[in-house]
Amino acid sequence: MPPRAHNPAALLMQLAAVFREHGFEGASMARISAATGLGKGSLYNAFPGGKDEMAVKVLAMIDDWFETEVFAPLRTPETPAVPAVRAMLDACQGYFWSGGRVCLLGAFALSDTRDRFATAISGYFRRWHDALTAALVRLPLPDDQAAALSEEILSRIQGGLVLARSLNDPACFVRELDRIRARLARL
Amino acid sequence: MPPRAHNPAALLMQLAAVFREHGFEGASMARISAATGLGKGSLYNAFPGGKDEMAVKVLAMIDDWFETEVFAPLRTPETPAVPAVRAMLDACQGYFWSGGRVCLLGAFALSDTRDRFATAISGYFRRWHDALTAALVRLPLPDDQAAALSEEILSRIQGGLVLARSLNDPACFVRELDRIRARLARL
DNA sequence: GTCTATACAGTGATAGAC
DNA sequence: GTCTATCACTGTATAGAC
Repeated sequence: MPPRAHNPAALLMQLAAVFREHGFEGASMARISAATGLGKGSLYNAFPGGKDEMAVKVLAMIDDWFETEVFAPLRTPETPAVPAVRAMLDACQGYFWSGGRVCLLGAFALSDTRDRFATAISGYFRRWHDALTAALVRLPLPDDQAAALSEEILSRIQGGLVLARSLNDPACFVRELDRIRARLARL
Repeated sequence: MPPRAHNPAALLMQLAAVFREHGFEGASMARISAATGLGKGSLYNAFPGGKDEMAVKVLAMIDDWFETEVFAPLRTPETPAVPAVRAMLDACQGYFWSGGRVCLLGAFALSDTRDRFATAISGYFRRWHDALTAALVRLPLPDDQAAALSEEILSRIQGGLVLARSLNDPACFVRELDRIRARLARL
């Protein structure tokens, strides 16, 4: 029922929404068709590989967004560490709708869909972890401590999203982000 | 192909394994039949409510285990706070197979299965949070700080599991638990 | 209780008209 | 490009024999 999106980027956004809402297996072609306003024929014309190709392209779009908006800034040597990490947290708060939205990569990771998209999922989190570690090294912090803190922060972000969904309380996620911010301020 | 389990508890354990491995939607009756060695007829005889009833009973079994092994000890006023929380972390490390196993409640929470089992999921995490908060209050810690730290620890546990699955590196989860233990020692 | 056979809706995917 | 019709298949669930 939403207006049909002729441009590919908007179409991918709609697909991402369906995958986030229903998961990979739950996102049937019928639901996708209804959500995009496109018939199955049109969908298979746009994505000859079917659902798999849709998911791959959606994950790639998300990855691209984080790469340019989150990872790259973290790696920029000119940006001081603390503002860089704070910008990352702000970006996450915005992207995940203050806890009202799930991380599709994380959700896929917990399902049996993981194996199918294993490289996309692990690559996303590995590059996030590396970029965040690089920023923390500029605090300065020893390599091992930076890597450990980076892992902790990623865990807390993902866990905050899990908890927010579980308790049906998005504010959970924002509180966790705030605690990370406070922790950062104490470093 | 595993030997068929005549006793209900063992059957539920097998069902839990299938749900953990494939998710709710991915756990088809065919797979469940193969994993338990029971025909569909037998399964519907044991669970007239079908898959829904299976999942409800599995979630209840998991909830029971945590209630007696984790939540109740945390609430016991006689147990000092730090040993109580350490015992909880050890229990989690064992239960989740050092990161090789997923939290079924958390996995369901991130999928569209959440709505169907919302009360079971939110109840589980709420009681976990309350019990952990109760333990932290005995540190002693002010109520609000205890609640915040409790929320943080739960986030880190769940996030550690997500990260471990995402990176295909179970050690991720153990490292996060170790960091929580270190944090606890500094309190 | 356990099985086999079956009903029937829904799945992903394809073909072909327009 | 978009649609409709249709494919073969799998999904859950049920019925009934043993």
